[in-house]
Amino acid sequence: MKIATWNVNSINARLENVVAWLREAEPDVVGFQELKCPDEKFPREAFESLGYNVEVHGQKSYNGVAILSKFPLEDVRRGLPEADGDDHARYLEAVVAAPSPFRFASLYLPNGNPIGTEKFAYKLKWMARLYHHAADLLALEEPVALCGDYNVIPEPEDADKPESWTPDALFQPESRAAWRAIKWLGYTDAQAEVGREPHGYTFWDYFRNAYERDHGIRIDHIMLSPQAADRLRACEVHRHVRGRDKPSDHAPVMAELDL
DNA sequence: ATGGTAGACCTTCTA
Repeated sequence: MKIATWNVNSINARLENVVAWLREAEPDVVGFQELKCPDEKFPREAFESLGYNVEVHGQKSYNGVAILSKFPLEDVRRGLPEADGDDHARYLEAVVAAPSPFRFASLYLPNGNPIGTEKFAYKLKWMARLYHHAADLLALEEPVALCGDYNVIPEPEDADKPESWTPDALFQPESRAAWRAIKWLGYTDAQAEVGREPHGYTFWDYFRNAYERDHGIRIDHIMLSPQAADRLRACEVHRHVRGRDKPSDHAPVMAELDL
């Protein structure tokens, strides 16, 4: 079972790139983030013709998450619990009805910049909501994969130039602690678990030739419940996709599970 | 100290 996550930075601007990657990587299940379109403008047919079942949680202009799956998607959840007026489309979850079923989420965590503003407070509040929901899912004792753009640089080695991220919301002690708290619940960081290669980054800014200079950060994560982590076989970043024409600023991350 | 690029979309916001 090949599962993947990719922040595509506009699904319609990226369609050609995305279809090409799907054809070569052939993930069974993939979560997309930053669709930047409402449900009705999501190019569903392009993916259905490749044999995918599709669930979308879109939004005009910003955010938006989707799940593509070769197996039926059931028990779909749109948005985290405790929304309390939060209308950003950042979380989509479903049960993948494969021979060995598992739960899969595509999540797009708030960026949170600049720090010291309501945006950073929103990031931390959203992370607290994710923490509670992640804990509830663990209690089911099922295979779960929480995949997406966490907008958190967990450790200094997850950045090419960590010092340049010191004032950034992605590298604040509070952001990193909240990410670790989710991990300490019992989730496994798939890429770290398989022994990530140095410079295993997933994002390179469009500015200043960041990709060519490998000024990247690792912020897209596949987090696995114990029942899923037990079956982890491989995890890698498809960094070459970032070097193509009209690329997203993120590269896909894909894990292989014995499921 | 702040601009660089990309995408959506209407002029500026988000990242």
